[in-house]
Amino acid sequence: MTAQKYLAKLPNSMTRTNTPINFAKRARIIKAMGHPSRLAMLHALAGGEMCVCDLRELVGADMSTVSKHLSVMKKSGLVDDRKDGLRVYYRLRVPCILDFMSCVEAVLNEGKEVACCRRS
Amino acid sequence: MTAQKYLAKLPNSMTRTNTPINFAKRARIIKAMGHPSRLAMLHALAGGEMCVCDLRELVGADMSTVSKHLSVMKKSGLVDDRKDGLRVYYRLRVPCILDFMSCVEAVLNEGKEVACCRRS
DNA sequence: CTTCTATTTGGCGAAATGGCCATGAATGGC
DNA sequence: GCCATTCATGGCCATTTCGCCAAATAGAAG
Repeated sequence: MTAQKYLAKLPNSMTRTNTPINFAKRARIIKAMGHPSRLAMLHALAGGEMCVCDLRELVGADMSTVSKHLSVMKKSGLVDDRKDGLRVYYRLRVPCILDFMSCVEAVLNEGKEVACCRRS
Repeated sequence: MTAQKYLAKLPNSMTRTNTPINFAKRARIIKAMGHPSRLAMLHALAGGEMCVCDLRELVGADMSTVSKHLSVMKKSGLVDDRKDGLRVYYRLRVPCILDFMSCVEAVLNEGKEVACCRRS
């Protein structure tokens, strides 16, 4: 199938005014997940909100480094924060992003999926 | 909850010999998805394998650029290729990665999920 | 008000990434 | 054999990312 034929087959919801999905916005979100420290923090946040200091010792990096990572994830919409006294607590904004991990593991395990995918 | 307490609560399957999940390998895969052109190609490949030339006109970039993008995705395990005559056909290796997109859209739509997530 | 403590921000250098061009390799047609 | 086509690779340059340090901000505690 050629690219044109493929695009022609897409439903209208996929092609808003001939701009076939906003891949740039999606990529920005996914890119914000694509870093070992950020991934570890997202994973930890699945258990509930954590302050920057806890996340800092989780990844073992400089506080400023962690703060910048969190800033990237906040700007992309992955996490949200809340200030309480001196501390800032971060939490997952859309927890379903972690459901993706079993599929990522499947990529690592050469296609053997675990329990996440609708396609056989 | 402190980071130590969090890690202590993780099941053994999550912490292979005190190395709590290989976030680096996971990040590599996710990073390979975090680019508009690569995302568009993955989306297109959901409809079946495509040759580089088709993917090239899909993203409208130089052939060498597309080839390098595909190389990144192949090295990370996202896609696989097959040579047939002059052409090289790429295909998704683990299609479930695309199930993730409805959740990514949820991040864009400020938390309003579509139909992908197990958590309410 | 001063002094902690937690976090963010700016800046810097090193490294990685992205995109184009030119080149090289492999295949098919003549 | 020669030439065209498809794709991959290496080089180059601009941009981005990453991690640390230092400085700035903000709240708590004295």
